Amino acid sequence: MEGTYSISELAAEFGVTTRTIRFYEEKGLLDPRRDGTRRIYSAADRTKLRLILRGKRLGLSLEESADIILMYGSPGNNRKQLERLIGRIQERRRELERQRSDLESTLEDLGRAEANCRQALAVLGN
Amino acid sequence: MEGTYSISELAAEFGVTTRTIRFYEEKGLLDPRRDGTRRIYSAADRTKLRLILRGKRLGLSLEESADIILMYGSPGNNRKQLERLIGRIQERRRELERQRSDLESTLEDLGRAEANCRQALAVLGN
DNA sequence: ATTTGCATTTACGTTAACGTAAACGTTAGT
DNA sequence: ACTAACGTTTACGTTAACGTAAATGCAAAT
Repeated sequence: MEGTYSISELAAEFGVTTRTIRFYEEKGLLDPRRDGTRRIYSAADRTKLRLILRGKRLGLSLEESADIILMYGSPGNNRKQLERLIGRIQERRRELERQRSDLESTLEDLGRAEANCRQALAVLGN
Repeated sequence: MEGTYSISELAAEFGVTTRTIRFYEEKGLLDPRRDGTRRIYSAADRTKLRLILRGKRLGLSLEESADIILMYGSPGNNRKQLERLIGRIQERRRELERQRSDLESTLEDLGRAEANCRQALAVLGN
């Protein structure tokens, strides 16, 4: 069908196993509709999966990813809730910004390490 | 002593437990000298610990961190080895750069989410 | 009819990164 | 001498994120 995917299509596309995708569902991160017993994933489901895997590459736990994905979607309606949500978003951003700073440092360190290597190579006579 | 630390000093400074620090040693990431039975950490040990924890915030495994830390230190002497090391450094950098890109995307998403929230708040009448 | 290919559920196994507890040693203070 | 504050080793427990296997179903192709 148009804009729908089987579990193995998604697994192939994102380089994960079907077990992984079912596991995410078990944890409440996905909730595809069914055709009888088979899972059918929508474009929105696919996007969620992409976000989950992105979070994973960032070292987030599934729970954290679930949390963040929730923030994207539901603005909620209550003022109190909205303010709390903004607070949590800002907190997450601060953590991610720290992570970015860690990342930059590490990249610099690796750059220096590589330079040292090249230097050593040069000493050995190109 | 000057520039040396006890295990609990380091634990307090970095906000981890002594168990954690001993665990890192058990895994070969640290190797403090001893005063009898007690561990004494040098400035270099402390730096290593800082790098390990930085790696952790980036979502690296201890093994990956150990790997990277090794890259920082020993240029090695053999040409073949140097070239392989440069290759591995570049690979790590590529992964980190992908991570950075993931991070930027996530920060943008969170920024939009926050904007949506503020918008919703505004609609509710400041 | 049966093989092939994909799907399903259920359930036990595995690894990393520690937590937690037990039993003990050493040194400084009272 | 006793307690307190630190350290030690050994060992079993825990959680997250899946892997792996078993038993089964359904649907199209041979």
